Parts: sequence; C-alpha cells; structure tokens
Amino acid sequence: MTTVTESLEVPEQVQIRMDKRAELVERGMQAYPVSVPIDATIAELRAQYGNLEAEASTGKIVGIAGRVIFSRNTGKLCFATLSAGSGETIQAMVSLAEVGEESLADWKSLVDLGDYVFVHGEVITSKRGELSVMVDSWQMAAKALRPLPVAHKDMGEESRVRQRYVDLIMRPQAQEMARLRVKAVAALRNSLAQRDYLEIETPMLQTQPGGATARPFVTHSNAFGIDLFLRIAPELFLKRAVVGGLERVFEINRNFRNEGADSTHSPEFAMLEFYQAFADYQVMATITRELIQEAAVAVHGSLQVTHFDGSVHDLSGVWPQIDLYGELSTAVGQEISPQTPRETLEALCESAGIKYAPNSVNGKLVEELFEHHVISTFTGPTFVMHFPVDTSPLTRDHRDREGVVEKWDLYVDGFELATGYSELVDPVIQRERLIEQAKLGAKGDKEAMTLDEDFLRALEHGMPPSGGVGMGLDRMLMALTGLGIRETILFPLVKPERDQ
RNA sequence: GGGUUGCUAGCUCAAUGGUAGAGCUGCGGACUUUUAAUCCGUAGGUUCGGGGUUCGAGCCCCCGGCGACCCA
Repeated sequence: MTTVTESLEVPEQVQIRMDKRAELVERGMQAYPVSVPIDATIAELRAQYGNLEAEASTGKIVGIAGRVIFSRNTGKLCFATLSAGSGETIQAMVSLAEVGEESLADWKSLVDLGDYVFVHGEVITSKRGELSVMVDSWQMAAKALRPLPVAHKDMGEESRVRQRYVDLIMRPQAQEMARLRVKAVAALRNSLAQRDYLEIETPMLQTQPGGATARPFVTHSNAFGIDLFLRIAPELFLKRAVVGGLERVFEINRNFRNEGADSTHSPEFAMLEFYQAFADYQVMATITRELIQEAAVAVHGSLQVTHFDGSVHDLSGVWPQIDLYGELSTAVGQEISPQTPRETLEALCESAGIKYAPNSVNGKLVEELFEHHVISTFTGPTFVMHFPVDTSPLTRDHRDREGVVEKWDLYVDGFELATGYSELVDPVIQRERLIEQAKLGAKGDKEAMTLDEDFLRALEHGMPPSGGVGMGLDRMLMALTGLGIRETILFPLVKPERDQ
C-alpha cells in the first residue's frame, strides 16, 4: 500500500492519485503511455453488439480504451463503466479468473474514477445483459490526478462553464451541444454555397472599427506603432468585396464587443454576415428564414424544433412580418411615427419607466419603447420591419416611406437573432451619415461609428444595390436548443477566479 | 448602473452569535454479475480574501473578489 506523503499544497485525494501515478512509474507500468493498442471503439462495439441477449459471448477479442466513469467492485469481480468519444459507454469486467490475483489487485488499488484505461478481452454481455468486455489484460492509458465531481448531482453552472472539460466528461448534453453546433454551422455553409455564395475572410485586427454601434476592444501594434481594434463587425470589408465584384459573399467568424455579458450577450461571439448584390431586404429575409430552417432540419431533422428542456417550437412556414411603428402605435394606443415629436416619446418612456440618455436620438427612444411594449407579445419567429433612420446609419432609406429604413430584425424566443438591410450604397449619403455618427462620438457616445475614409472611397467606386444580413451563430444555437449563450459557446469568457 | 442574493470538505449541500456536519467521493476491510452495487470502519476544513464589533463570528458590520436573479 502506498503511503500518503504529506502535502500542504494539494487536496488529499489529489495526493493519493499522485502517489498511485508514482507507483505506476516506479513499477515500470507507465501512467501515461505514448500509445495503447486499441483496435476498436466503444461506439463501434455498441453499434455492432448493442442488441445481444444476456450472457452472450461473441468470440470477438478487442482492445479498447475509455474513461472510467463508474466503478463497482464485488471482490473477485470488478465492473467499470468506460466512456469515450461521443458519450457511448461499455462495461469492463475484470475477473480474478481471467487476469489473475496481481492484476486484479492492481486494478483495485491503482484505477480510480476518471482514469483512462485500456482493456483487452472478449466482447460479451453480463447476466443482466450489459454489453461488456471480459478483460484478459489491461493497462493505464492516462491517470487522472483530480477526482471527478459526483455524477448524480448537477455541477453548479459556474463550475460547468469554468471547467468545461469536466462538464464534457460528466454531461452528455454538453458534448451534444458541441456536436450540434458543428452540424448547424456546416448546414449554414452548405446552404450558402448552394446559393453561389463565396466564403471570404476579412480582418479581425482593424485600424478603425466599423459596421456596428458598439465599443471596440483596443490593442496595440508594436510594428506599426499604432493602436488597433478588434473588429466589432466584418460589414465594411464584406461590402468592399461586393464593390469589387464578389457579388455574393459571406463570413462566419468572431466579433468582439467591449460590453457586458449576460444570458444573451458574450463579449466575443460568432457571427454570420452575408451580402448579395441585386437583392434587397425582403430577399434577404427570405434567405435568412431558409438558412435557419435548413439548419434546423440538419440538426433536428424537423422544423418542429425540440429544445433540450423538451419543449417543441415551430419554425415552419413563412414567418410573419410586423411594422415597427404600426405595432408600437397599437401597443401604446396612439399614433407613433418618425415624425412624432421628442416630447411625446420622452413622456411615453417616462410613463413606462424607461431610462434614456438625454442626448440619445429619437429613434433610440422608439426602439426602447418597442422592446418594452411589443417584443414580449411575439409567439413565434417574427420579422420586425422598418427601423428609424437615425439608428441605422448603414441602411438605405425606405423607397416609399419617410424617416424609416429598409431594415428588419428577426426575433426568435424573445431575443434578436438576425438583422437585415437594403444596404446604403450612395456614397454621398453614407458620408453624411458617418459624419453625423462622428459628431455623436465627439459628444461622448462611445458606441458611435467613425468616419472610415477608405470604406467611403470604396463606395465611391460604385457598389451595386445589395442586401445584407448579420446573424449571431451563438444565438441561432440558442434558438435551436433553448439554452443560454454560455451553454452554446464551448469556452465562454469568464473572469479569473483569483487575482494573480 | 440600481436592488436582492450566493460563495462552507474533491462534488452537491446543511449548520439561533456558542465544539463546523451529511450524502456521494477518498482511504481500510468483506463480497465473482454489478448498474448511483451493498455492508462495516475511517479520514478529510485558511467556512472566497481583508478589516471590524463581540468573552466568542461560517453567521452581525465595513471594504474587496467571483457568481446568480430581478429592475430599468
């Protein structure tokens, strides 16, 4: 028996496991072999032998490796549940009769919950019908020094997020989420490729942040001797590509916004943006719906989407479009339009208890009122059409209506999933809009856009009439699973536990 | 930003201002068909950090750290 060397630094259970590791090394048994001779996977065995009757023997001899997630020990016969890959499990049976006294004793004293082990033996089923490998030899594949959390109580959410590797071990749903995300993203790429879209990559390090109203992260280039910004959106570069004749482009990648984190916001988040020449906001709304529906089918096999909590959400059909000003007017019981005076909007905000910055534009108040009064009434995916012009500096004016732009927001499950425009391509108007933004910035609005001369120069070469869409990938996963954004992102940003 | 609230053993959680406990995990023992195995025994703590009040603080007060929820 190994003795527990005293340590002030590590918990007792870790020290014991370190001692076991040391014993493996001392006895030449290797705690971390460079390889183990596996010739099958747990998933393969499940697929091939998953339906055997109890007490079957197959004659099939295999070598497999997996993590010990349960261990039951009846003296001269030990059972361990091994897990590997995508969450499939198989039972290992280590019997005195098969492995001998010393190997059995080693198994009992050196193998802990959480260890990766290699086992070799025949595929059988137990008396209770459990698919098993009757072990004739085994070896450590990777010794775990830390104990796993209890399997029968959920870890706290903070622990799950901070130690996702443990979450992935313990909770099949965590792995399922990671796999589901890949399927959804692949579906988006596939859908866009079928529509002749070109996937391109645009700068994440930018000399000037643009394409959204948000505060950027600032960093510094030693070589250039200037500050650089992590991008808040790829929009202005994708539009440059459209100017250059890449008429259908998209990008799936990370954006960074220097603002708070909550259940629907993450400082870094994945986004799909796509632009199509000779399309407008209505065309883009249709494509967006189709992309989401195709992703839903790829992930769930149906447009009736089952969330992880079991609830079913219908994403089928054509989704309703409502008019922002019209719907808000109905909700507050009086006509609200882009021409509604400031005093009226402020009064409505105050009676609703909405706080607003005194220097914020009228359209901002309208959007706040809309979010407060209308959004909670949505029952399914809903396009909100026609936003105020003064909050949408990159969007074209509505072709018939004064004071609104050809923009929609798509709401699903109460949050904004995507936004689409008929893009503003008139370089003269775009310059005026950006100058307005720069003035707001000068007045202290840290989210205001800056005047990007190179972007304007590109527009001045002529950008074809175009539609554009931005969609949060993490949020699309939320809509497909019902989970919070910190569950859809494998490793969300978290503050350090201790200051170091 | 404001309000409410949480942080205790490896994990999940208890504990009127008065000796910090339980379950699982671990360790020792029994057991050749278990499924959260079972049974007997046993160990494990800077109660997030710092300061204060008190004879005495996990608990009360102040400051800080990291979360959660609600409001706008």
